[in-house]
Amino acid sequence: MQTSTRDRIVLAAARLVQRQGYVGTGIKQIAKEADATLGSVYHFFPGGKEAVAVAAIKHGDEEFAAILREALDGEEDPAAAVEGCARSLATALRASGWTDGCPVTAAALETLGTDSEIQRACADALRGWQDLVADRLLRAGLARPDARELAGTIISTLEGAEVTAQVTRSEEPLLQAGRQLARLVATYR
Amino acid sequence: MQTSTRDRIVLAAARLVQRQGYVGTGIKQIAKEADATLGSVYHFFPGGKEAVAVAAIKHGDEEFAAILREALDGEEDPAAAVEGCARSLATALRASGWTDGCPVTAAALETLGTDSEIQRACADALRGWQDLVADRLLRAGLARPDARELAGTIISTLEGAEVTAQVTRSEEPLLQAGRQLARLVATYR
DNA sequence: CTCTGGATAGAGCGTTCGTTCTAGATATCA
DNA sequence: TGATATCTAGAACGAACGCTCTATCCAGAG
Repeated sequence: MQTSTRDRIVLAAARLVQRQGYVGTGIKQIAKEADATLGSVYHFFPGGKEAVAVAAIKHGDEEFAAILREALDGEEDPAAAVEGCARSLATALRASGWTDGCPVTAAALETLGTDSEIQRACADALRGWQDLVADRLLRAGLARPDARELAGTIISTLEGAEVTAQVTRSEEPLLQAGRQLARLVATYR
Repeated sequence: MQTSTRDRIVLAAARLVQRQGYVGTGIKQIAKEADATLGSVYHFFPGGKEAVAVAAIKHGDEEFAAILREALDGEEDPAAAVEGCARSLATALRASGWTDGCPVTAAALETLGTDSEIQRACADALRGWQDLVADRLLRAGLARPDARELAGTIISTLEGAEVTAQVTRSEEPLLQAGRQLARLVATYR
């Protein structure tokens, strides 16, 4: 077998949660989409639906981080690098038919009150992405406090622009945000 | 009766959808929270759950717009006005125990594939808020294309920062975003 | 070969979902 | 008063939910 059953479950869950949210995704739907049975899902994830979702979110986290890393390292100038992130996200979003946005936003919002493991995974993802950007800005010579604050805003903006792009079914919000972020970064030299 | 049954239903639905999303909110829960019965809900909203949600989102839209309007008109300088928006949102978010964020994000993400009325209501809300900010920037003397692009980014950033603030249970992301947006706006004079 | 434990398979549990439906309460006007 | 429309009330339905449970399959160890 090329991909293990467990991996197929995580992959399918990641895609579904990303598109329909945590509550909107059924565990039977995950099983069907992964070409697995309910028994297999509960075998690999005795924690049930929440455990599957946590694994799915961590997978999405890593995927998103990979996109960011590649874009951030692809440009010499930090402003251009940030704009490249927005462009990468826009391209990926369009390619998916506007469905595969940020892998954590939906799940995070649905589980706000509940201090579940899902919340933690989402918070970890956000912090990790922010660190990625902050490191890049540090390497570009920004002061540490500036880098941290700017990185936080960059991630928030990308996050928000992604949602806007999904709702309006256009990559323009992301491209706009990229241009404005580049302009903002440029003010720090 | 002080508030009509219909209004209580819309209010309760708005709060619940804002906190738990569209899928995560049951129509019976809405009825209970609004001190109404299922019969009343279906009497006022023959369109069922979706119709209730649309009304709830439009209500949240107006509420959010009011916050923006007040903050935007509260400052002389446009940069300070935008930063004021972020501060207002931060205060309101903290006051709600980090639960009452943007009234459309969750619902919008959950209904992405479906070309439902909900999607349209969310898109309308986003566009309306963007227009509010763009008008304010125009009044401050910005060129029309600049105002539009900047306004889009501002709304996206506030949106994303709000989510980040909710997940991290801190107003810092919103305050950071406010400062950075002010800096960005200031580059346009 | 048998034995064993991980993996697969899905019927069925109790619950909740959105919706429908009928019946009763309340108000308005002839 | 009686007639009519509006609103309230909640039982009941089929479908789907997350999860439990037993049964079967099958590769590798002895």
